[in-house]
Amino acid sequence: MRLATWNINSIRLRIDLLKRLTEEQSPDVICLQETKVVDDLFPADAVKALGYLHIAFHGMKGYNGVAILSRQPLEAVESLQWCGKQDCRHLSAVLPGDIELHNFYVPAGGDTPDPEENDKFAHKLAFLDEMNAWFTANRSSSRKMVLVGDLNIAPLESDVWSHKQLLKVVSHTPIEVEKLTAIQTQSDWVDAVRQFIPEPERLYSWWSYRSRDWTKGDRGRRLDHVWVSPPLRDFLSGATVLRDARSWEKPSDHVPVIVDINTD
DNA sequence: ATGGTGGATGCTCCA
Repeated sequence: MRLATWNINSIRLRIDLLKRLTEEQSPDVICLQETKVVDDLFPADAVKALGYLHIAFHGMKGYNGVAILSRQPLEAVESLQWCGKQDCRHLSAVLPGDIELHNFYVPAGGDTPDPEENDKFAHKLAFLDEMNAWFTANRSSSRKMVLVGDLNIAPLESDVWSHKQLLKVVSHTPIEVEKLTAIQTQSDWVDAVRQFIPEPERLYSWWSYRSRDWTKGDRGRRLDHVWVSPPLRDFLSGATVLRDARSWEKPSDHVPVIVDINTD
């Protein structure tokens, strides 16, 4: 099974880029974030025409929004609420092979890395704490689980272009990294991508729009992740970060992250 | 220290 996760930054604007992803990489399952469309206007027919007949989506007007596109049936589709908000940041489903998939769009957290001053950063930290509590309560060591999404945190030093210069920049501050790592360790998640592209190789999935030339200085961050539970670890067979997608016409600021898992 | 760009929306928010 080939699984992709991608912050597409508007599915309606980039439906042709989604088509390109499917043609070039042929994923079986695609998890999207920032679809930026209410459910009534989700381009379901266009997605089905690409071969993804089983679709789950949970969106709102203007912001956020997540979707799971699958060639195979999805079961037990569910969207959980986080921090008491209805803001469309999570969607889960069970894939063939009894694999429980969770797709997340973690709050970006605003500009100021101080929860006292910045409500968005406080929201991000609370969201991470809730994720930790939820998985601690709902995991089981034998369950095949996959967690993907735009987690809006680059946890490792080699996940950013400059560890030192980003220590006070939201996405790489110690408190965020600590909370994300706590989720990972307390619920036994395996970073699927780093199994194949280990530290200290630099690896990014996002480059800001706020630069004339995103390749200049290669100032990226790895904000998009694929984690698996221990029962799937030995079945991982590859991982790719589709860096080239940042050069596609009218690109998202994030590129797809792809993981292959042997299932039979 | 600042502003840089892009998307959805509608006289501005979010990333």
